[in-house]
Amino acid sequence: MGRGAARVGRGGVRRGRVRGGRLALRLGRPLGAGPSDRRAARPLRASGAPSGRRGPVRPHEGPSDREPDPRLRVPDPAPDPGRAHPGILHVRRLADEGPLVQPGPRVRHDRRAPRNLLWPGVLRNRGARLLLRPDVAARPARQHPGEVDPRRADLPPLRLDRPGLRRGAGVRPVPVRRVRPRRTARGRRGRVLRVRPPVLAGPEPRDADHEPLHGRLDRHPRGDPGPPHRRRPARDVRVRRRAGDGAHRARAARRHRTRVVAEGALLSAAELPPRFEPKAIEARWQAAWERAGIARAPDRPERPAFTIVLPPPNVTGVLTLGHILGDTVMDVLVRYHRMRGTPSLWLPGVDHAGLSTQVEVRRRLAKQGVRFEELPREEALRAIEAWKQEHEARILEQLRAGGFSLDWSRYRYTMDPGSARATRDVFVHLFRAGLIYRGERMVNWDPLLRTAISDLEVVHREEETELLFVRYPWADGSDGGVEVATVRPETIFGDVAVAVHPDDGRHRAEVGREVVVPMTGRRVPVVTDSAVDPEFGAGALKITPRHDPVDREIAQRHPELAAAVEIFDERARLDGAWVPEIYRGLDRVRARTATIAALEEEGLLLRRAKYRHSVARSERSDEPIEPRLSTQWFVRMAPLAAPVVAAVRRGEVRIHPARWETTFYRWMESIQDWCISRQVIWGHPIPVTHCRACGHADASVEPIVACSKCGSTNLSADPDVLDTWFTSWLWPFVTLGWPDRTADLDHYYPTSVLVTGRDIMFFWVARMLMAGLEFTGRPPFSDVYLTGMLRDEQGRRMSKHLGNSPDPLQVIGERGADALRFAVVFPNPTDEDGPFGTGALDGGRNFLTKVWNLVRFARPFLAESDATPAPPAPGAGSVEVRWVLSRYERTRAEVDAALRAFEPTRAATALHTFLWHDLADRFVEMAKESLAGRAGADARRDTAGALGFVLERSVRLLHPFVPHVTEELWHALPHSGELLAVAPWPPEGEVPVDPEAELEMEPVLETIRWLRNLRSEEKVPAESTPAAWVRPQSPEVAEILARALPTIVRLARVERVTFLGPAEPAPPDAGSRVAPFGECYLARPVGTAAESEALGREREKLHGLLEKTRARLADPGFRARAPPDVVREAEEKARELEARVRRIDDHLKAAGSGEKAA
RNA sequence: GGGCCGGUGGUCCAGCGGUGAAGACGCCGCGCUUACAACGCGGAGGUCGACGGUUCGACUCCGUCCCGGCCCA
Repeated sequence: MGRGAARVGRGGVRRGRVRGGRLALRLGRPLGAGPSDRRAARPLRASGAPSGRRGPVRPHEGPSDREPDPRLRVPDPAPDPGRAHPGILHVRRLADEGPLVQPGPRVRHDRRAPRNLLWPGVLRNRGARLLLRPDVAARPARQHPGEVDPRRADLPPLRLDRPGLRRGAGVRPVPVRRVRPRRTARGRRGRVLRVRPPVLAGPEPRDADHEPLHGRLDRHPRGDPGPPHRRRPARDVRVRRRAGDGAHRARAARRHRTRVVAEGALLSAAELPPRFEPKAIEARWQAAWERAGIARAPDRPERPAFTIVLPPPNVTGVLTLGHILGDTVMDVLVRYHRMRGTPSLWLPGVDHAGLSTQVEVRRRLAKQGVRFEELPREEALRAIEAWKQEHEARILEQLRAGGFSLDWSRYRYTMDPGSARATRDVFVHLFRAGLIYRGERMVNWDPLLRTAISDLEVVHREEETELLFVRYPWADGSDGGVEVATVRPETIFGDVAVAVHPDDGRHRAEVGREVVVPMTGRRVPVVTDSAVDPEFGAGALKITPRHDPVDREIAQRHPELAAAVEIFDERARLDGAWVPEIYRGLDRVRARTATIAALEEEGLLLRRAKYRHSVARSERSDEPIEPRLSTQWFVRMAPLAAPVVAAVRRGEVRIHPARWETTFYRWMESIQDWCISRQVIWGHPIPVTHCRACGHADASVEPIVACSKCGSTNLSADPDVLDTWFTSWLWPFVTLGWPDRTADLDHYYPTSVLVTGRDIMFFWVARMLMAGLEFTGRPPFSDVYLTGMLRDEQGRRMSKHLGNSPDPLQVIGERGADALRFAVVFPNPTDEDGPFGTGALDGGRNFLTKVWNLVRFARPFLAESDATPAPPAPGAGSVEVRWVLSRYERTRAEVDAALRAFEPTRAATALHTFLWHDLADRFVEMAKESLAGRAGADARRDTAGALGFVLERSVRLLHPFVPHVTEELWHALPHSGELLAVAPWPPEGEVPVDPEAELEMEPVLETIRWLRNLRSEEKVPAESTPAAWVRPQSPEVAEILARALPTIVRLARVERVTFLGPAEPAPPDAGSRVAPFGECYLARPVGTAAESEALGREREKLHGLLEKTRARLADPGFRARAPPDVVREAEEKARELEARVRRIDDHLKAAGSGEKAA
């Protein structure tokens, strides 16, 4: 079907992409490894639509927790004599019908429920702690130090003969659908069963899950006590199977939770649910903060302020988890500074996102069969406005749900009147300063949206296309021709020449001759240009100046060439004088097919090859960019960029992480002028008036009525609108009132830090710096914090395209805002790309549950008080008290340092480690004895005091990260103040760092660890408490261990610990380990064979180390050159290792002989 | 083509001249205990990408290479 003028020829040429005179493209390199052709090739089809798959977080499956179990019934209120309270409904599970577990492989009992159950039908609470009426002042009476242990004194004895409960008969399998898909996917554990705890069948449950811990809501601003309490929902209990475990089963049944309270009653704090329910807490505290106006920054702050402007999300879309990451970082910083007493402003707003919004609306209309381009302007704008309203509402909902403390009273929009005025002023200013110009340039043209876009809105992607080798026949009719390689045969119509490299010997004879452009009959010369890559193909390039920037440059160097004619219209359909009639109107895809066919028919298509190269596409429409010569408005960047680079170099603006500075400089120094005009309707108009009489263009803040040059009144407004970023780059000061000199501008500008993703560093950060310096004379912020990108669990970037970015609202609904917030800052650094998924979310939630339970544990021991817990006296209390205070102080310092250095992850990690491992795992475990009063009243007071102090402070430190839970917990702890959100930040040095205590804790913790290790190695049954012996390595260690003996005995679960002198013989029938501080022995369970595997392993390891250390010491260079203390350390280490190895050998010998004897 | 970043137990990551290489998830064993099974206790698992160099000493500094990612053209 090809019909173009056919000529014959030979020779293959191909255009290479050429940059800066360098020859870039080479044939013969592996596909995909090559540099790219700048010409956009039309792909077969636009890339795939979003898959619509939801992210990894799935909605809760399985039966609802709330359905009353029909097998349960509520007996008459028959209070347990002496302890129950009027108002408490007692629920009794019908034992035979209760949740059961069927024996089978690997049943494992869930102890969670049993643990908390005291009795079917009896609440765990003592009556004194229950609040019976909501109107009663909420704080329950508290135990005072010295009184009977609240936990022990009045619990009922277990009575197994209780009606409704038979020993061993409580648990039966209730197979249910999988509740937690991820976890239960581990098939090897066998079937997961769900045991349903009893459910209140009485008063209908309402929707909130439990009452605030604290009983003080009446003192809140407005005193809204929140929803009255209702029962805990039944929990899912996973039961893993394990054969022959009837005792456990019975216990499980016995202890089943029956936490039921009559309607209207409040749960006391002691009755905190073992897991917190984020939903109720979060909504309540968000409301409280809003009422209290915590985020409202003062109009006239008296001190220098801390300011962040929220990078305005596009009203186009919704927030993604990526936004949540940045927002969390910002909220952490703002809350931190607010608590430190700095007037703090976090200013919210949204961006009209001109182009992308229009794309979305266009897409939506297309689905309804409406062509956006055909709509009257007014209607199109209305459609966009409607879209904006919808999405704005959604975004605001998301921001609120996250608990972000934004000052909504200062909410702004890039299309509000203030922004419009500022945009206009800025344009006029730059126009007058000669920094804005209009000119015909090669721009990135989006044929779908029919607008120019800036370089930054173009994305390059490697794509597979076809490279065609086309013969351009000689014009004189002789055989052969020039072989040209191209990926864009459809642009042949626009060719004005064929170019070869001047030094390319193969083509020397061809230069100056004429060839015929296939399909057109036009004759064009063969010219030379050094921009041609001689190594690509046969080294000849077709020159299409209107459709390739490189070609245009070459053409400009050859004035003798014919002026090129446009061959595409604005939708990139073939058109124009050089295009033969039959091709006109074809879009690029069809044009390519047609031209290939034509070339083939004419015998000019020599070869086709698969070819991978980078294709430029419009970021918004995904349409391949058509380089196109057109008249646009530009901003000169170099004069604006120079001061920015200087400011960064001077350190006036710091970039975190600092390594991005290099990238920043590189980009700023090779910056291109910015094309700011867009041929769309959604945006700020370009404030330029054109004179129809003389063509003069002028910009003015005031309306222009007559041409300033010729006086004509025949004027027209510029039809284009401005790039969205032309408004966004003013954001940090426009939001504060600029161009007016407002109080906000005075107090809150320049802002403190800008937190945003790296992806818009050039788009936005760099341009804001330029605008700030140009229009306000100051950098708009002193620090830039660039966050990383969240990836999904497969390491893919989260994108709408992949459908792997869950909706934050959904995640918040499932796991809670706090869990989400913690998950984005921990454990992976916020300034690196990191994986994010259910794993991280679980981690966040688990941590919060841990903290929750810490408070839950501590509450009964804490004094009733309206005062902030005072720092314990320095040096008072047991080792563990001094130790935990010391660890607290170190943690506090670390958190401070990290937050000041913009390292939220480091701060979160410090808190995580301290709260979980130091406080919960170690201190609380050690403290239980003193708290129970068994170490005397003083110890109890000191320990409880330290616990209260540390917990209250820690909750404060944690607040910026997870504001809702901490607010809730804070009110459950002794504290002073109305809201944690405005409580002061814990000051430095309230308690000392105590290295001595830290040192002393070491052997204690180690001894416990080694004894536990022995337990495990020697397979000591869990319930038995064998005798233990310790041979301390020195009298000092002995003294330390002696002081901590009860703790060691308890935590290592041994019967007693006997100290052995250096020469005393080892106890018989005991497993042994040789620890750094001494030797540990543990009586073996009867019948266990002597087992020294672990000991042998230990010996190997230590021996290896010893050899290494000896070798080092043997090196004369080491002794001569290493610092003396390093040498001394090595010597000590060698001695210690030697001793230990020797002891192990003794033990092994003893064990060996013992075995022989046995 | 230019530039940047990274390569550490199964996974994700910390450490950035003297370590017995930290932690989290996962895995294995055991589940006693006055909060927490979304948990506790114990355990296994690493030639710190490869090769050279500098150094008394290298996961750490330098060079080359390999692999992955990103940005720019």
